[in-house]
Amino acid sequence: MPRTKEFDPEDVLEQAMELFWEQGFEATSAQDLVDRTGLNRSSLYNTFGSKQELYLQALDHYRQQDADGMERLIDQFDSARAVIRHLLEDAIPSSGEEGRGCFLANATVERAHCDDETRERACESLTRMLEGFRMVVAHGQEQGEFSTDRDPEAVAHFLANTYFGMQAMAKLNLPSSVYDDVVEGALRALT
Amino acid sequence: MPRTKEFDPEDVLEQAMELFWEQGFEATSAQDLVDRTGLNRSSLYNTFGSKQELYLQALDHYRQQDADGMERLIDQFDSARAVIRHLLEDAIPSSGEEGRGCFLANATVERAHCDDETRERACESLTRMLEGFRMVVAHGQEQGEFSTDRDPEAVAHFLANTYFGMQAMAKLNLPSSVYDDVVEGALRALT
DNA sequence: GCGGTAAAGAAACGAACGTTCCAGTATCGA
DNA sequence: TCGATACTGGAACGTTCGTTTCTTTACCGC
Repeated sequence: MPRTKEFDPEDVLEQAMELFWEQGFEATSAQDLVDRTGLNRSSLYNTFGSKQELYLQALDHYRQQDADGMERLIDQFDSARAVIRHLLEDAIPSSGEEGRGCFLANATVERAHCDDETRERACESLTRMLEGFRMVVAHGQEQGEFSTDRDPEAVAHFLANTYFGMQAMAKLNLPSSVYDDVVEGALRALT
Repeated sequence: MPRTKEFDPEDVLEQAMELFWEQGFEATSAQDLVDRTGLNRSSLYNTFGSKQELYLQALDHYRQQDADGMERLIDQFDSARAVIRHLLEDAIPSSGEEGRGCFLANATVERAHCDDETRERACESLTRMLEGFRMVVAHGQEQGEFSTDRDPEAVAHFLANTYFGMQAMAKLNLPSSVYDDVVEGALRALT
């Protein structure tokens, strides 16, 4: 029987994800991945196939975490307004970290137009995010928190757009008050 | 006296800008630029110095056009609300073109975190955009179009964020009704 | 038309790219 | 303990990267 792996593929995927997240696909070389993960080139290629496949797996890894985070946040509901506030505030870059935005948003901007596999994943995640927003908005309307004269799906489109915008703005290291203004502005559109 | 240039540097800059716009900095090679512009490598490097410098000049070229466009749009004012609607609708990808978004937004997401010169330019353009939005919002408040209980600068932050979000969403080839929903949502935050 | 100047053209630079290959090594059922 | 297996380590693949260098060509004041 074979020799046993000396690494945990899940750990490696996590490290690769962070590197692609920080640098993007094109700017990350195989050597960078070797250096960061500590794996040998052979092990990397045996395990993940190619740079492109590793990237997609890293992206899927991120999407999984991301979706889990959203679901958890929705579940600990107190009011629909509070949920949406928290979902958007999640996009505010914490003061310590440099602005790397959200991996999925980065991937969308860098690769969705030239790589079908990335675009499909981005669309799928967007659809999921829209569904989450739509549910929360509909719930808020039923509870009388929001006015009922707008289609929840349309509002979801608007909120997802706000989220994407914040991910782009996060790159510019703006004072956090700017993001607060954005969240306030978005919430105002719900009343 | 010297031989005369066989090309118009302005034309070449325009072509280089379109290529960087479509593909990004990292994914665009010197060979790509040679192929697209028709210039020889020597001429490219003699004229623009390096790939990085050419990129920055292309970005400046874009920023110039972009700022001009915004100024022109603001000048042909009929109402503040209409101006903001038009500014945001400018970000809706026209049905024919594939979603390349806005060059400045692309540059921000790809390079602002790792290239100071790009980030400075992105910040400067953002500042200019914010100033434009702020003026229009203040004007709209004075005219009674918008409620006066919000700081025009905070609203400008929100509107710029909406704009950036649309540029990211543009990559996903969504039905144009999605962008309409976004514009409607944003305008609603102004009342 | 001659000479100085800068453009164009083309080849080549070393370095880095993504990927492959192979010898060496550790594992575990038999 | 042996043999089959598959992971590791590292060199090497051919290609492409951004950039430089050098020769040739065209221009224009004199």
